[in-house]
Amino acid sequence: MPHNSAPAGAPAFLRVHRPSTVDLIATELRNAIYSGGLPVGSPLREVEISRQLGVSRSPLREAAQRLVQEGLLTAIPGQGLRVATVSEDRLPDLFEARIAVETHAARILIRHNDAGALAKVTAAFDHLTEAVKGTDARTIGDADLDFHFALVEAAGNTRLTRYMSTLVVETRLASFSSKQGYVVRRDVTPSHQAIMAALKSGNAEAAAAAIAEHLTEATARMTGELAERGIEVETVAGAPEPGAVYELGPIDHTPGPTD
Amino acid sequence: MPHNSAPAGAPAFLRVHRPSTVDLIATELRNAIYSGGLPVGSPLREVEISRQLGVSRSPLREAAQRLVQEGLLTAIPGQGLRVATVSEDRLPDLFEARIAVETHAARILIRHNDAGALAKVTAAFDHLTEAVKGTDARTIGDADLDFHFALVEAAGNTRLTRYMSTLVVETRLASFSSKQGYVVRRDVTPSHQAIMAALKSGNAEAAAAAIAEHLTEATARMTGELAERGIEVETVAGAPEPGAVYELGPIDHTPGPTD
DNA sequence: GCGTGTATGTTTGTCGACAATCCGACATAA
DNA sequence: TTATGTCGGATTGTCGACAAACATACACGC
Repeated sequence: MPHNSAPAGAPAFLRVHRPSTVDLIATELRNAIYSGGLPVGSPLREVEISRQLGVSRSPLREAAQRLVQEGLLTAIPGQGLRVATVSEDRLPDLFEARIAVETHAARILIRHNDAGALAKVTAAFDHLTEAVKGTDARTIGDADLDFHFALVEAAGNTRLTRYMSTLVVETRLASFSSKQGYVVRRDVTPSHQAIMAALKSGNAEAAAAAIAEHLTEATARMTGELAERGIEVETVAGAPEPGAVYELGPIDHTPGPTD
Repeated sequence: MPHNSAPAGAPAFLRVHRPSTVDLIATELRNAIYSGGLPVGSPLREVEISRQLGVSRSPLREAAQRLVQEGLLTAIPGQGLRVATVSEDRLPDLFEARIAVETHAARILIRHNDAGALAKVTAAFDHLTEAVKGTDARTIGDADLDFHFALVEAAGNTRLTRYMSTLVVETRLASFSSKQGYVVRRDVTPSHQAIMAALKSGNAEAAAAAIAEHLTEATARMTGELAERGIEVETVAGAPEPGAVYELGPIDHTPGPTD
């Protein structure tokens, strides 16, 4: 990729950023939750997981506290940590937060009028339309969440992006927690098309309205209100059955040679 | 206070919630940062602070990781943890996130049309109008942030409330990080009056606009753009000088008799 | 049979200690 | 004088171990 041309007067070097062991473990845990490797509600066996990651319990526990702060893990004193469950009655809370973040991200995106940023959203949208042609619910679900995340990321706000990265995992947790199993609509595109159209036309209010409607409808559908209204859904083996082996890749936290 | 009448069919007992040691330490650290007991940019001496809290380094480090996730602490490998600094160029990012959270909270609040919730916001507003009569900048600043937090809390969304509790501390950090020192406007009320009026009238868009304008103006002021435009400010000794003794109350994490 | 009480195994929560790393001061050389 | 190299002190990052608490299963009594 081409080097970014640094603006004149800017420092020649950016501050080096070396991820710590806790960083690596935290992302590993997030990925495990997102992928279902750590099933919803399952306890976090510290000795077992720390051995899988090739680290001690201390950095694992420190990393886990980050997910506790995010709400992805719940801690009960004396009982340890469990993967959070997003029950049906808490779905409105989750999606209302998504509406807050995503609608404002859309407003920012339109205000900035950055063609490059919008292009990335368009790319995610194209990827989604491609995914819905298939039948794999997981692929569709991933593309759906990727699109929504790309939208927020395009706004360029670090905090909203951080919020959204958590909300994405929480949404996935909600799908896993659902009694219906992991289901997705096959006609996800129409709502998204409305969002994209509003984004491209630069109509902030229309975009916000489309996003709010889309997410409100998603809430209603997941709470089962629209379960019998003939919306075509595709189920897939979502969360692995309890007792499955959690595969967590080993973490490399050795300093190692830099050359 | 009167007992809440539980709805019929609801479980008679709520799940008991016992705060863990890490919880206590985390809130203690947050308070220390908010109050300035831990100055901006100061390193977090683990042995020193853990002894002040009466705990070992392990639970302290775990609690600190929660603040890292919040962005209140920054971690540099091999260099430990430092209290985050919110430099001027990052102020727009912070306040844009506040706009996202607070405007949507206002929309929710108006949509719910809950008189009791609105009353709490009004109480916080009254407390603010009372505080601006005095000359203590810290008191005014506290009341200001309390009002904004009360607004979000009144919306009843757990996630937005959690976001806001962090944003409040980050805003305080920004004030501490400011080269101007800790300053507040003395005429904070007019903007807030506009917000309150819109909230009471039930005009969601007007409330959102008032909040956005208020926060945008606050951003401009803190970045120094309005420094010379004659806005009356009051300074106060904000952050304690470096080298001050961080007073952190000891934490009680002993199980203790339950009777 | 149902409920209570007890015992056991496992897991968590906390601690102290070790090694690696980093910062600062000092000395040295160009 | 400026820059480089070296040394020492201090702090972090990680580990293993201990004690307390919890969950499960089983036995006992009503």
